[in-house]
Amino acid sequence: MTVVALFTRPPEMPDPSGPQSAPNALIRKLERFSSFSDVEREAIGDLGAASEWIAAGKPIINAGDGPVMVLPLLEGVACQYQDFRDGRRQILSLLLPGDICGGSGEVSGPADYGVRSLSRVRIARIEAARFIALLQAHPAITIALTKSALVDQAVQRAWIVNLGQRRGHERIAHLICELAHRMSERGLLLSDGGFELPLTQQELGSMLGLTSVHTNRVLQQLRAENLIAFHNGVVHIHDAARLQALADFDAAYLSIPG
Amino acid sequence: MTVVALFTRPPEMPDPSGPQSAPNALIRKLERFSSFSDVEREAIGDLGAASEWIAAGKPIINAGDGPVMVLPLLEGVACQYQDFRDGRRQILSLLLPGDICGGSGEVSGPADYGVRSLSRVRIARIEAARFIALLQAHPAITIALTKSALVDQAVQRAWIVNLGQRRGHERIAHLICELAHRMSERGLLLSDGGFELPLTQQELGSMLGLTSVHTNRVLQQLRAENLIAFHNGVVHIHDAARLQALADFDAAYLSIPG
DNA sequence: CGGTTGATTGAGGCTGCTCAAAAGGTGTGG
DNA sequence: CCACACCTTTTGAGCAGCCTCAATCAACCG
Repeated sequence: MTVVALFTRPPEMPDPSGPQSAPNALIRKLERFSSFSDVEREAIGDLGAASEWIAAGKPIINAGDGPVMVLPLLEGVACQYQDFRDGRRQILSLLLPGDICGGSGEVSGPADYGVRSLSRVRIARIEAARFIALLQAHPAITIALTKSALVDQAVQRAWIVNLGQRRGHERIAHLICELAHRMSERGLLLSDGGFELPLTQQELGSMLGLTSVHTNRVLQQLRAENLIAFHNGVVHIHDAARLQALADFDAAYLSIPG
Repeated sequence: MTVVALFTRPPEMPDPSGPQSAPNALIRKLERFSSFSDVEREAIGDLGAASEWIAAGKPIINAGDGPVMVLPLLEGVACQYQDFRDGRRQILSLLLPGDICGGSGEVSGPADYGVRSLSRVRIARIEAARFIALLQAHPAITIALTKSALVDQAVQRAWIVNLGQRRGHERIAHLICELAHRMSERGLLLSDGGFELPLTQQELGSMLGLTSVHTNRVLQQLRAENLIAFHNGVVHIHDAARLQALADFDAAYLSIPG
């Protein structure tokens, strides 16, 4: 897969096959929600024509930014987060290729959150007006985006449940299950079934409301029980059934409700 | 205020002043986001013409329900929640008058959550088609609902942050601050500045990821520090400034971003 | 008055945090 | 190629927040 090479390529090297080479992640994601004509597929693909690469760890949206353009993530991984004055940070969502930075196409107001790249990332930058015109011209795209937004909201709810009701090891297990599904949906699994997750344990902890120290210990325990391994930014699931049972994971919420 | 009487009135008694008496909460909420013509105001008001009262503790939407009608809550308080097989429950959101049950006008798929009344509640039941027609006829209403949905999402994010990063007493403090603001916005404060919160400590705990036992102890502590009192379903804030400081609360996210 | 639900209290224990420091890894400059 | 700085991971010890189990109170209701 072209994805395998994506994160292992040195960040400073330009993409050897050019920005158009990767199948457009936005199309791949939206097609799960609505079927498109060739015209529509092309219209979506055109959005990614003008895209830029951003290095890992760079800001994409800063808290306080005014209304921004529509920013579909085409390659790489980013996160939405909120910082405290005292240094604590809560990661609010993980953005995978095909996701739109800053919620589902938000077109208003100063953001109360930030978005930054976790790996090298390719992002398109679309004028709101152009985006709206696209939606008006192609109802199928509007439908797909609406359904996509509903799934995004279901994911937010699942995070609330995860933080509110589960213990550390269950939280990690649930998050890994969720990501495995989302990665798989978009054809982002490695050939051995694992997937790239370019996070430090510190960052993983701040998605889950856990300390990096505790995250580390729980990961070791899960590894010892032969459930998962997380090493060098790659996750491997060794026993999916047991992992899902531990996490009380049900993938239904990640699919189209209707 | 008419609200004072609302929860203290015996559930089986019909509203003495009739369903049309209360100023329409939906209008009051949406006007915060967009200004309406008289025609629009009337159109929104008409939605509530056919409304029904539901007793406290009754289901409004059940997990698994297919696409439902649009259900604006006109009076009373309800909650959106998700249950575990083992009895744990996470409350996902509190619905106040003017809020729409089941997210922001969702029109699709089997719900992965339930909604139930926490007090006696008045709800309108609107055909999706009629609702959509309303939006198409009145762009100002569409704008208001869109902005409202953005605020709802900001609230969801705030809950994630609350659960992920704050301790028990901070969580409670933050939730109380949020609710005080939302109640105040809609003119639901009692004459003494308090507000009705028809929750058991058990339910409060399952919004905050805390045990009812622990919730109880933290409430007592907050009461002892003269910050808040929560008794008989009524919250009183005794020291708003100190409470907000404790909660690290900033009301900006509850306003219109833009 | 007995039944039921919710609030309160106590004792004891596990989960997860804090503080600290050591161990690995990686990129930089001499 | 090594020394050094920096970041992440790992480990240890001690403690606190929060939970579990259990029982008592208080209020309401038929």
